[in-house]
Amino acid sequence: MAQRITPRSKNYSDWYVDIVLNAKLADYSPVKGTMVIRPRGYALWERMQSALDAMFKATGHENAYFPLLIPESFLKKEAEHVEGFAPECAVVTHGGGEELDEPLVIRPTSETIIWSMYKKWIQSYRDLPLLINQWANVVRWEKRTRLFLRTTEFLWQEGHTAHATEKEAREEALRMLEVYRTFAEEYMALPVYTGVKSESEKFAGAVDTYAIEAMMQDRKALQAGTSHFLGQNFAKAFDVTFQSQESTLEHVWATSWGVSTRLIGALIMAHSDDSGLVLPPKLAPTQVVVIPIFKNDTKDQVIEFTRRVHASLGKDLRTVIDEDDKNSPGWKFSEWEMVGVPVRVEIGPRDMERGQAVLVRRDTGEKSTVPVAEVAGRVHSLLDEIQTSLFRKAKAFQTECTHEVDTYEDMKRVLENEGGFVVAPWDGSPESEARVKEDTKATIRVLPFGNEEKAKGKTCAISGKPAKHIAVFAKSY
RNA sequence: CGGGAUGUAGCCUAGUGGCUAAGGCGCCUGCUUUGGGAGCAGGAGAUCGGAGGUUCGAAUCCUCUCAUCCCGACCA
Repeated sequence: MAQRITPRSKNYSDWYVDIVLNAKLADYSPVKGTMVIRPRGYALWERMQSALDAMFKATGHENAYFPLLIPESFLKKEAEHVEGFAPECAVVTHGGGEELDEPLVIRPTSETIIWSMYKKWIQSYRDLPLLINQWANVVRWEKRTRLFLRTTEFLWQEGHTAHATEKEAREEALRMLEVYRTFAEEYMALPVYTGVKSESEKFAGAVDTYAIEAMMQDRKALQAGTSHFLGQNFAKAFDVTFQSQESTLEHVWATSWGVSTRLIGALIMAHSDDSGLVLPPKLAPTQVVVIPIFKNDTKDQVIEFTRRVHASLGKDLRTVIDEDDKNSPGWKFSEWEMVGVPVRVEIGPRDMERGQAVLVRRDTGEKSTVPVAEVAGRVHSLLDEIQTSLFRKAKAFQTECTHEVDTYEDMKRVLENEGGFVVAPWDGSPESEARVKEDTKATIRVLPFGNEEKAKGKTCAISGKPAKHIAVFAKSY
């Protein structure tokens, strides 16, 4: 048998690419840095979309759609924003066979075009808050790409909200960060650290960037979602004002927040193994596969029996039955493991005689034999167990990968040898932050909420000066 | 954009100047099979990434070019 997936222990990058290609989640497309999301990958995205979209709606947001093309001049209106994004913008210079008067930028993000519209839509405090989300594609010209994790074009959602007060906008940014944390933990079974980004890591144009950071199996961190408090930066750049209840003219306060198809990469790298994908049941496009095992003389009876068991699972689960008679059962087992279906139900002639079925967990490989009458109930509880168990396992790994250190020697040693998150006192200076990056390639992933209190009386692990923060460092994607 | 590597059938690989480019996987047809990636027989599928050059003769040597992957600098 040919090994189709490079073991993680041999080469983690190859393993990741093998999983994506062999599980048919995506494929390389002709333009460098772009990829095709194949049906199995897109189905995962659809699962994520529907869960997130419901959460956005539940917090009062509405969906809309803004255009792909943005006048170049819009981007230049916010100084930091243009500085941050100009190098990675794709620009359209020709259209209709003629050179355009003004080049058009393909959106790397939509703040500018959205705020140009918000100027038209907002006059009074009665128009606020304005809570809009869009599901869209964006383009950022990346030099180094990786399937799902970093591609030139990707899919995401971007929420853009406008508020009357700073307090309300900050609350919104934190509320959406919490939505992302909940989604990551409850749906993706992925524990995350939350907090605020350092000055050098924050979004171009934001006052504060909040993020969720997850740990991958190779002990590198991955930013899985961001939420920005934009202050009045864009309101001022686009002159968006409203008349308050007290009749004063004020600039609007803003947030934006997003997660992308990168989450699919996070999901793969968090849970999968050398046999293929491992998916949390809540997001798995197919939750249960039923495989009849038959010989020629028993084929009809076994299939008939298997169909009844399959039907007994009910309509609330996403299930398939694999009746193909060309491939052997062993082949099917491997194939469905590759795809990451959480529970497999095997039914052969012996099971039929005894009125039972064999259930197999994808995450642990554990097999159990269950009377057919109990299959539906047992499958439901197994799916719950798998969801919980994946999270627990990932949580234990996150804990194991988190090291608190006080000295620079320890910091370098841990980052070099063990990887993972390093939690250390930091003086808050860009110099110390830069030194760590220079020496270890690690960056500050997040400054946890409330870290300033804990930093009191401590000294910076890098400079030895009084610490202002307790920072979480890691090498990252 | 620097450093490294690789381009031969859908995929993986052999072939380092000489006959009609070889094998495995996959694919198609038929039969036989089916409890962890089955077996037999037959079959289709390649102008060897592209262009130019050297040579009686090039997948193989030279020049240029394109693409992809890996490692760095930049980023969700």
